[in-house]
This record gives sequence, C-alpha cells and structure tokens, in this order.
Amino acid sequence: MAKQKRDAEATKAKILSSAVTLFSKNGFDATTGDDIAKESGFNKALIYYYFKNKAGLYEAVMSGLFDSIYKEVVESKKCCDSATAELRAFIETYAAYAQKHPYFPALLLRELSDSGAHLPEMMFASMRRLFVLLSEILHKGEEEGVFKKSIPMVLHFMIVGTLNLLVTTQPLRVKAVKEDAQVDTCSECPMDEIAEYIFITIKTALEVK
Amino acid sequence: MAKQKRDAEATKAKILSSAVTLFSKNGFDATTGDDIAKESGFNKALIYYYFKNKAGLYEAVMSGLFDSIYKEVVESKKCCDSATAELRAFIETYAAYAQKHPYFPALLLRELSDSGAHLPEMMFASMRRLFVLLSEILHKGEEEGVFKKSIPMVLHFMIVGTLNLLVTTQPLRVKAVKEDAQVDTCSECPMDEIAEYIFITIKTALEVK
DNA sequence: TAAAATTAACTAACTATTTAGTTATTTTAA
DNA sequence: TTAAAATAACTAAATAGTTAGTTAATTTTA
Repeated sequence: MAKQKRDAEATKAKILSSAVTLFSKNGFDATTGDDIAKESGFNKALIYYYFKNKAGLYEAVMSGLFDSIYKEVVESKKCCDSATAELRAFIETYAAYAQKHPYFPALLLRELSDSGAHLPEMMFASMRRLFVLLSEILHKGEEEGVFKKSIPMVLHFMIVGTLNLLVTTQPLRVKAVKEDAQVDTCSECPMDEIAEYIFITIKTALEVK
Repeated sequence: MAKQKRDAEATKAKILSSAVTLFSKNGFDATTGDDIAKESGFNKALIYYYFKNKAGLYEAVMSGLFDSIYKEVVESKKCCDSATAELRAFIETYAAYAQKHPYFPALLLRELSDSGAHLPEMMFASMRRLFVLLSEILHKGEEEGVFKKSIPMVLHFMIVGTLNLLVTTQPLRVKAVKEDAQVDTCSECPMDEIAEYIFITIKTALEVK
C-alpha cells in the first residue's frame, strides 16, 4: 500500500481516534470540535464531512468501543465448556478490556450518569447483549447444578460496576495512598488478580454447597 | 420567626436545592445559570453573589450530598454490635440513601468519570471516609473470626458500584424489559431486596467455613 | 422616634467569549 | 480535468460572568 498524501479512510480513522482520546478524557460537552481538529491535525469541517455532526462522531466512537468489547467477550466464551469457566472468562475478558482501554469505563459511566437519556439505540442494544451473555452463563450453571438461583442483573453490575470503578478511580486511589498510607486502596493490585478475586467472590456465593 | 420578604439564608438554600435538582438531572455542563435562576425564582447574579461561580455552586451541592450520606452511614453503624450486622447496615443504608436521592449516584458517576480530575478535595475526603468505614467493619469481622481476609477496596466498589448502577440504570432497565420481556433486568426489584441480596452474596463469600 | 444614612439583598440588561455548524474556495489524486 | 478531499474564514446562538442600578432592611443621628 503506497503512502498517500490523501487517504480518506485514514483521515476518518485519525479523526475518530482523536475523538476517542478527547471524549474519554474530557467528556462530550467539554470536548470541542476545534480540540478534535487540532489533535487530529485536520480541519474541523472534516468532522461534518465524514460524520454528520459532533453527536454523530460521538456515536461512532461509542459504537466502535461497544462492538469491540462485545466481540472479545463472545470470543472468550468459546474457549470454555463449563459454566464456571465461562464465568471466569467473562470477568477476565471484561477486566482486560477495561484496563487496555481505560477510557471505555469513563465513557460508559458518563453515559449512564444521565440515565442513558442520550444513549443511542445502538449502545443500549450493545449493553443489553453483554448482559444477556452473562445471564446465559448463569442459567447454564443452574442447569449444570453448580450454581444457585441468582439475580443476574445484580451480579452483572457487581462485575462491570466494580471493574469500571476500579479502572476509573485508579489515579484517585494512587493519590489517596500517597496522602495517607494507612488506607489500602489496592492501588498496586494487578488487574488480573482483581478479576480473579471478583470471580472467586461471586463463584463462592453462587456455589451449591 | 416572622416571614420576611428578604431572607438571605432561605434564598441561598433555594438556589442550592434548585441546583441539586438541575445538576443531577442534566449534569454540570447542560445546566445553565439561567436554568438555575429560573428554577429558583431568583436572579442569576445571586449565584455569583452567594457562590463565587458556577463551579463553586456545584461544589457546594456535592459537599452537601457527601456529608449527608456519610452521616447516615455512621449513624446506622451504631445500632449494631457484630461485624456481620454492621456490614448489613452499611449496605442497607447506602442503598436506602441512593434510592431516596437517585441523583446522588448519577452525580457521583459523572464526577468519577473524569477520574476525579475536578473532584474537589472535600469530596475526595468524603469518599475516602466512607471506604475507611467499610474497611473497619471488615477488619472487625476478621478479628471476630467470622470474615476471611479480603480486599476491602474491591468489596467497597462491589457494594457502591452495584448500587449506583442499579439506581442510575433504573429507567433504562424498565425500557429494556418493555422492548424485550425475555430479558429480566430486575426492573421491579425492591431496593431493600437488592440490598439484602448484595449483603448475602458478600457475606457468603466472606464466611470462614 | 422618625427621618436620614448605610448596608445587604436583589434585578435587568449587558458583554465577552466560546463553540457548533456552514460556506466559499483551493488543492490534489486519478 | 474533474470529483473528492481539505482548508480558512465565517455566522449565529448560547451562556458564563459582570455591572450599574433598585429595593428592602437595619442602623444611626438629631
């Protein structure tokens, strides 16, 4: 592929990735079209050329993120047979994704913080799909006779809520520990150990004794 | 106390309560000074007269909320002797507060979604105090020999993260169920039952067998 | 004790700035 | 040479914050 001076796809991708960076750092409102233009190195008008408007660009950003996390979770599920192993994979995959793309939890929390008022249909559907996935795992566990009856929605939020908060508060927790070493904010905990701990906690609670 | 035509304290309180309503419904950016003026029935300039600026008003709003939830949790703890009972009280009280003031989780999530970048010192301290409270309960449980060693930070987020998400997504979960009755989003679950379920889940995981 | 002076509470209207979105124009690759 | 890609410069609307002035309450003074 020859290096082109002009490459519409590359330009569009660059604007998109700049938007991901800025939206996640500052949110929708506090990110201006001029910011995105400057960050991407292209003219602001191209936002409107490639994406209808600012909201359209935002939606494209979110769609991309939701799509990729959903795909990763679906993919990870394939590797396992038992419900217990699937549950572990679900938690591990979400944790790994959240750590790799720390802006995702930030954007998700911001989106949810207005009760999904502006949540486009596509994002809403993506979130639901992820929950359905966990519900299926829990249901399978019940049929296998290894899991108790549970409230899937609560367990879902226990997993993603905890991981989202841990990722977004990482800088805060580091700060807290510096100010007062007494309080252990788990600021050094590796994400995979946290994921394992969450898994064990939920598994223990689910186990039929 | 005679009814006054002018009452600085009452005016300030009215502006503050209007700000709580609007900030929680629409967030910081989407709430304008004119909105607050209209809602409160007072002139916009009074925001600057009583609270330095818009950010100052926002900070006053958040400080009030954090203060009151902390007080309620501290109060609830007094009623119990065992660590297990204190843990239940912690979860129940937070849940009740979140349900009574559903804007609180929304504001908290929004605040955290920029990693506490704008989180004033006071809010930061309040959040930490709440966590210290839970840490103490868990530590007490260990000493009583009823709780295993745990990662308090993760359990803290399991509690508050789950409850915050359940409250903020309530409208979304109702919507999801209307669109597809197959998926059970716990949209009708009473908050006290959810709190109890979270308590049982964590207690089970903590129990020394 | 009642008018005058002073301060606190409050308002209407304005300004300065930001920013989403547009348009007219130029560049460049095919 | 033409259509797509890109830009510079613009407009219109929104809004945070200011200012100059008004009204109500409190204090002072004659």
